Amino acid sequence: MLLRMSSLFLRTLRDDPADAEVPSHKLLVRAGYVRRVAPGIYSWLPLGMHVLKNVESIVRDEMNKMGGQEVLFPALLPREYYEATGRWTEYGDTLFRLKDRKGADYLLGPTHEELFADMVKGEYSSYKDYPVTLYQIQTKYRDEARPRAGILRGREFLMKDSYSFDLDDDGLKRSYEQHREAYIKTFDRLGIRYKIVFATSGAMGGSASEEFLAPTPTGEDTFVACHSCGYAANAEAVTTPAPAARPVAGAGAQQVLDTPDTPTIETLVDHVNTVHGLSITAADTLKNIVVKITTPGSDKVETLIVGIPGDREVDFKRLEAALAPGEPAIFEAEDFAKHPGLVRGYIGPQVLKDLGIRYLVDPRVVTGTAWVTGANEPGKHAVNVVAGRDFTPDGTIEAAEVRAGDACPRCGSELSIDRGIEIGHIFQLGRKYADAAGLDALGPDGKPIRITMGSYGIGVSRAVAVIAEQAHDQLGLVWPREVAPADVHIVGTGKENQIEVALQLAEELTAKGLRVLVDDRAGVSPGVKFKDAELLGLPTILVVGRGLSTGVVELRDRASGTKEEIPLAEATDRILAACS
RNA sequence: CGGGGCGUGGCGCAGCUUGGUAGCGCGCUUGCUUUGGGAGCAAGAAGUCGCAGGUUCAAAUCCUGUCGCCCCGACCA
Repeated sequence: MLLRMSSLFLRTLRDDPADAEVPSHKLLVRAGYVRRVAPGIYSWLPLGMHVLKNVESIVRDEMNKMGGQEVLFPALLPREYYEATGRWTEYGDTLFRLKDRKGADYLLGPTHEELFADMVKGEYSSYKDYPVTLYQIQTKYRDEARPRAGILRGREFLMKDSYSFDLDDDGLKRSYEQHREAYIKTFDRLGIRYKIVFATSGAMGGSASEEFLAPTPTGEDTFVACHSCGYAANAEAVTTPAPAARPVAGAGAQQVLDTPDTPTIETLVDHVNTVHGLSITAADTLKNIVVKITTPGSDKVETLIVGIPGDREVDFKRLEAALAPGEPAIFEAEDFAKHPGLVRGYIGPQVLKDLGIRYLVDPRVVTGTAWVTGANEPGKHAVNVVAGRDFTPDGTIEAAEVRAGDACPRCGSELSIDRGIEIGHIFQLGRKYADAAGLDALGPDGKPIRITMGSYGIGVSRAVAVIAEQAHDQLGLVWPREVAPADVHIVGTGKENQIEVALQLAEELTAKGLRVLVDDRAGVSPGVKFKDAELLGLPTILVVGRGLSTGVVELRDRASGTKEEIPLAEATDRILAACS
């Protein structure tokens, strides 16, 4: 492959685009890889296209190696498939909907579980046919409330999604493991630094689920990691280790204190310490948050109270994940009006049994622990309220915020917190979609076997942005070789026969199988060419310039910045060696 | 949906307070010079100032409305 800058459809920009915030967005636009068309929607120019295709072919290669078979579904889909699983309504505003000329409802596919399940049902009917794994690399559409960060999170994006179909849970586990291995190989080849973390399976149902997160400051997922045992989990999936229960017998007697004007934890702690002579911290208090929960497809509204240590905030994402598919909402003043038993700011769990309200607590609230909490009267709090004696929770819930330094649920060491971008997600779906499609295989005994599915995704276009996000410096992009638009960038600086020699070298290297970009532009100053070479970010740069008069050219490594003068005669071999 | 900001040649921006001939840098075209770090000189092309209405002798500028975009948050298999 040989690209000539003199005719390449490319214009680099000297300034950052005004609408770009994150490095990948700025650089991909400046270097002429992509251009914005509409919010969250981008065009790919020739150089960007090469990178996208390279990423895509690595993903395809690894999928084929693990035995996946490629198919392609339409992006434009009729409503019926999503009606069957309820997702036409459940997916909400994120679904791109449209009508055809007859007024029939269509959508642009955000993900294709329904279609895959239906296709397998149409073709396969015997247990002898299974297992099977199918995948596609297709443009997906999601009408995100707020697309951002360039192609890192667009409304149109390229995604590889695959689905495994197995007869039983063991088979599903094997398919899941195969995908996990394939993903590791894929992301390693892409040169992406990533972390595999436990994830919640959320409303999709199913059990085991892991995300591949690329740690970057611009990431929108929060995850914890333990550097001692290797445990890592999405913040929504972190479990809190519970301390050992204590005997209730030794606890002091419950006592109600006057605590006027102490609706917040801070004022409460201050008040009881200065006025009542206690010495407590916010962590000794138990704060109780009221939420109302609605469930999609149901009119029922449940009231729930969540008790967490007073030094922590409620993490709404964790709360939602814990209650899925239920959707929690904040209890408003009007809701309190309907529940006279709940005294806003002074709620304690002592009376919840009588009120018939479900009460879930943070795992740290174990039997025998004593708390300072509301006394269910305005201006009064109770101390020595002991779990298992003065109240009995209905269960535990992971709703409190996670902090750096919290104990690892596996080994007890300190957890660290980082942000990352989701680049892959694997999970064991189970039978939700097979149930909806009625996907059965006829077993050896003549009875139907309900198929169990796994679902696995890789954001292909997002991976391009993630690589740019992780691999760049002040000067520009620094592509890993396998995804770079070409192996080597040859700069002919323009005096005498320099461009001529550069083109000759380019031909030679192309003949040897290298992918070459040669800057053969006439009348462009060397400075411009160097800047462009650094901005475009090919891994190897060869300068055919002033040294040519003494028979040498300059070999540069983009990533390390090292430069070396080498004899022209050795250039081909040296570049081949550098690119291998 | 809440908060903030911005719409002026292809890109990045100034001009708006105080109404009066639309400007700068980059890029582009032509010529000459230049050629190892985003060259110099000269001459050019290119803009319904987001849109609509209003005030005025006169609106990029003031008023009203409207549309769009960006950022933060909410939201997001």
